[in-house]
Amino acid sequence: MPKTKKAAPVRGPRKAGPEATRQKILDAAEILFAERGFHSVSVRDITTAAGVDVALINYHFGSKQLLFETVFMRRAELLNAERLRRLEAVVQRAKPRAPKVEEIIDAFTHPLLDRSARGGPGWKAYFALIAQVNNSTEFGGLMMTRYFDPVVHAFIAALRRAFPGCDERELYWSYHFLSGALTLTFAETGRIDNLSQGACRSNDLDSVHERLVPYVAAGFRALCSKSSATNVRRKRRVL
Amino acid sequence: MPKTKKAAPVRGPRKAGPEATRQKILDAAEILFAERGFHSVSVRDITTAAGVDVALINYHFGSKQLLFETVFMRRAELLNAERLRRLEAVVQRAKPRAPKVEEIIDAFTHPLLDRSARGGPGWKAYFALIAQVNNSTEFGGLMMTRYFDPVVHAFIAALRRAFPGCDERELYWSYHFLSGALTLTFAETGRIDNLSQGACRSNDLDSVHERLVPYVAAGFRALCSKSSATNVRRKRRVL
DNA sequence: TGGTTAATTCAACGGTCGATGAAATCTAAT
DNA sequence: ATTAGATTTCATCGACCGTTGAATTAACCA
Repeated sequence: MPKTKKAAPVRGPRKAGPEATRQKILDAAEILFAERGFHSVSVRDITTAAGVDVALINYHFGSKQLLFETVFMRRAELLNAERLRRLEAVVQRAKPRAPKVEEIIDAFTHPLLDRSARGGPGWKAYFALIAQVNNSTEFGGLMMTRYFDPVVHAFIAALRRAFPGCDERELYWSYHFLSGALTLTFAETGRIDNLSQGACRSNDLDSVHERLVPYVAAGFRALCSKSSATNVRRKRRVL
Repeated sequence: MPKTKKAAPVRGPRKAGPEATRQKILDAAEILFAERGFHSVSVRDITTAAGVDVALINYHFGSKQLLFETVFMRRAELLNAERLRRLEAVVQRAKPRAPKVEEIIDAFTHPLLDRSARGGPGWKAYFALIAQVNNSTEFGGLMMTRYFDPVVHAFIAALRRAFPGCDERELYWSYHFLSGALTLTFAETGRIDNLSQGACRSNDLDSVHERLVPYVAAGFRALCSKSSATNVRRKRRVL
């Protein structure tokens, strides 16, 4: 780990500097972790791709595991800021009424899908990584909770206003289904391309978003609208 | 690899036999792969858990990778048979009318969620493994396609009858969202437990199923009903 | 310019990885 | 009982793993 004595002097025109090294490592790690997962990428794979010495991962990040968490955190903070801002804007703009469900969902999903589509390969790899972590038994619960909980709570709070009197469980399960649909989209596995014989393309995220929002909105309404009466009827019908 | 000379004699009451060894390895591998992923489980981890010699994985399965695929295939065949049977029954029972969307979805999801809930730890681990594979960039497209395509095509075909004249892409994307919601459920990461502060439990799969069916059915209807008119309006509204 | 410290390089550590060849054991049919 | 083949055990292979201490280079300050 580097000594952090005098918070980044860097005044003269450096050749590259330690910050550039850090970023090169993070960029390479991000792509490799996304492509092949945490355990099947070696620190030598990363440093070779980044064009730096192997020892620099442990010097700058402490360990491979801590590098992984740094990769995860780097873009999470940018995302959280924008998503919270958008959610807040949607809620404020609608006052004193509750916001439209579609607008809430859009504020939650658009910052992600837009960056995955147009933010460059770093963002694309980052979201593929999220897709893996979200569905992983070993990392899923902990890391997603640590870095994304504030946004999700704000999202649920906005929906709570849109569905007054709705049972909390309906809101959380509805979010759960959205989370699954969204993160599978990030993975871009190409499966839908094969299935549809080319009619759908995994990397056409605009088409996905255009459909995800009304799909999920309809799901939320089915579970969360006038909950008591609907739920009684529903429980009779299924199974 | 074992020589397959005379397809399983096994008449007398054997001590254990090679088939028992194979099953012990598969059972141990299934659980470990589900818990920690393919790359972070060593063949020694598996053989130790199974109580057999390390060399037996390569003898019976050829390699670690082929063992992984065997684990994947073993239960897939059982599942596919029942799901195809259920889908066929739903379609036949409704004739000459189209089946109800909820019934089609139930035929697709119930065999999975029911086994994950009540099939024992082997089935639970298996579905957690599916959750990882489905969202993995390296395995996702290929393995899911290889083992589950027939069922998905039958599922889409049934839905095509329920939504006559619907654009194919709407059907496939709707399936995509269902796939994401369903597989995240299998992972049982505990994230929803944390988020909801205990109001929802990841392992309460009956509650999930009870909600997944109407949620997804509403999503399908939003995208696939009287598609042309609805879609024109939808594309204006979003983004 | 000399001294201090951060950043980088290099070589190597002990450990574990997946896989395999040879020997030993067991099973089944003669 | 003998024999042939299937199964299991054992020891070990070379390769790669994450990490680290020591040596080297570069940047800053007095």
